[in-house]
Amino acid sequence: MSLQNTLKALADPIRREILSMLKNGKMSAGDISGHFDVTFASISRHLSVLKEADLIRDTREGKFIFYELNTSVLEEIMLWLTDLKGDVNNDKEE
Amino acid sequence: MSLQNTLKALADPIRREILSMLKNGKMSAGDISGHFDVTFASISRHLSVLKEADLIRDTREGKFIFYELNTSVLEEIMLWLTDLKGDVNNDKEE
DNA sequence: TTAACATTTAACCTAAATGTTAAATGAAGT
DNA sequence: ACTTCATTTAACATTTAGGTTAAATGTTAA
Repeated sequence: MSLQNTLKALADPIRREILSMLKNGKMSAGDISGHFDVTFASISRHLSVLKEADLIRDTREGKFIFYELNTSVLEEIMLWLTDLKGDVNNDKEE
Repeated sequence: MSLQNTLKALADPIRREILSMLKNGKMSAGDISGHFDVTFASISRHLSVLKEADLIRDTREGKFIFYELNTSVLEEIMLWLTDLKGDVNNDKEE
């Protein structure tokens, strides 16, 4: 939702790793969890943080819940960063 | 230094606000602090987090310590985000 | 060197984040 | 309906982050 949520979600290495894994396509919660050294439940919470930040979407397929990247919210961060960097090629400055 | 440090530093609204303020030029710690409703000491710690993340630089001038933006580390985040978004204009994919 | 000012550091407290285990949900197959 | 499998949620412990006040540091000027 907000930049705040998005940045907070990205400020955790496990969550970033999850996002990177999802670049290659959707994965089930179980598959995702298998890549980490923490419990299933812990990953599940990370997934819900990412979901609240709208960085991933989930779809149930039978017994499995698949997660996939949603990169649209990243635009907001990009814009904020660009603004911060002072990129002024949208209008003349001075 | 690391993406981790940078993102963690950006994941706090006060710290982001400080960075935005510094877009207009350098400011002393006191001036920065004056814009917020928390104590001086609290802002000082935020400044040190930003400094460790290399997002700001400080220079002492007499009694004052001035802070200024250092946006170069933002590149790293931009790259990471771009990669995550799957921007593939560097090579043809499929 | 003492005083005054700007800022940081230390010690401490509270709240939030992360991890664990165990119980709960939800779908599928028998 | 019962069992099994995939996943989430709850309850709790531990760690980390952010805030406060008070003491420490560093600079300037008397």
